Amino acid sequence: MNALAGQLRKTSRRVTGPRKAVLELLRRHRHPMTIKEIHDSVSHESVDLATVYRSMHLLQEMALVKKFDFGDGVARYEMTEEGGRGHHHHLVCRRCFLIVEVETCFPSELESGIASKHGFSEVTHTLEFFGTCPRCRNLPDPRVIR
Amino acid sequence: MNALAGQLRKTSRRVTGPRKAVLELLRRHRHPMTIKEIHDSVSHESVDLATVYRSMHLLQEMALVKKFDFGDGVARYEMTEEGGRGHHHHLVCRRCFLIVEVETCFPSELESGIASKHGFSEVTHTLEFFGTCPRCRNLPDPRVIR
DNA sequence: CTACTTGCAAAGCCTTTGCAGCTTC
DNA sequence: GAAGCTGCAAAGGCTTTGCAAGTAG
Repeated sequence: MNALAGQLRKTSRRVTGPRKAVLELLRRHRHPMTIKEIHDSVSHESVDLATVYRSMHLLQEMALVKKFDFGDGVARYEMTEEGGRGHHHHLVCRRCFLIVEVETCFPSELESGIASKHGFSEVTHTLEFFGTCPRCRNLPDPRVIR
Repeated sequence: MNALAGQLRKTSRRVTGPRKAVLELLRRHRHPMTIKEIHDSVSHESVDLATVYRSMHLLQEMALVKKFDFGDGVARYEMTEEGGRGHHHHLVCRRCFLIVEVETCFPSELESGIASKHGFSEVTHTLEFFGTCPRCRNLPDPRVIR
């Protein structure tokens, strides 16, 4: 939380209830969360939905939080390395969106090679795995149901 | 295009003008395209926007096309291996969304290891690189402008 | 002929924005 | 105090859907 305060002050922004609440929540809940989930979870502090959106943008800009898109049209956010989480990736079930954390990572030397080859700087990567989880595999084919 | 016709018939769906047009376009344009770009490009055939959306869903379901999200809230589509493109990834400029193709890929043995470890099947991955392209690096800092 | 598709227009959904009032520093 | 926030409500932008007319097989 000190990191939050420090970084906020550096850019002359305020440490407020909503911002602390969101970051605190993400620190506890160690999986990517949707805005809706975040909003519901901090609702006991009655934070407005718009404020959650604004907070996420800010935290993302401060690199304390990272945004994901798992293909269902809903953004998900998770704490970053700077925010305290180790670098990792996800294995996502295409059907039920169960999310499993994966430690295996893309070789960094390959990444820097790619960056320099194309003259890009500040290169990072997004690596997500998609598949069918054990539970959904045993479910009837959705095509049949329809 | 034969692949399209064949696969469509298998599921008792029709080979129509819009579907052929979209797939043909994606075959020519070898980069991820937004729905808007696709729609504009096939507009000389006066295809409705809704039809483009429906076609993309269908083509995606048939695995001829793959959907991407580069973080700007707009879906992009590109032909898949089945559709004729080799497996590859992208290096995307965070500022101007310039997209460069990258051949380097995540080691497949690592992928299968991840899949079996968690009991997932049909596992694929999404690997995208984000950075600042040479041209944008020389632009003034957007934070300052604002 | 029948089942599937398309256009058109209307809705849905997630996300952003304007503004007045309220807080943090 | 002044510069930043927040809540509320309205607007935006992308995507989906209902339905009648059109079309592929």
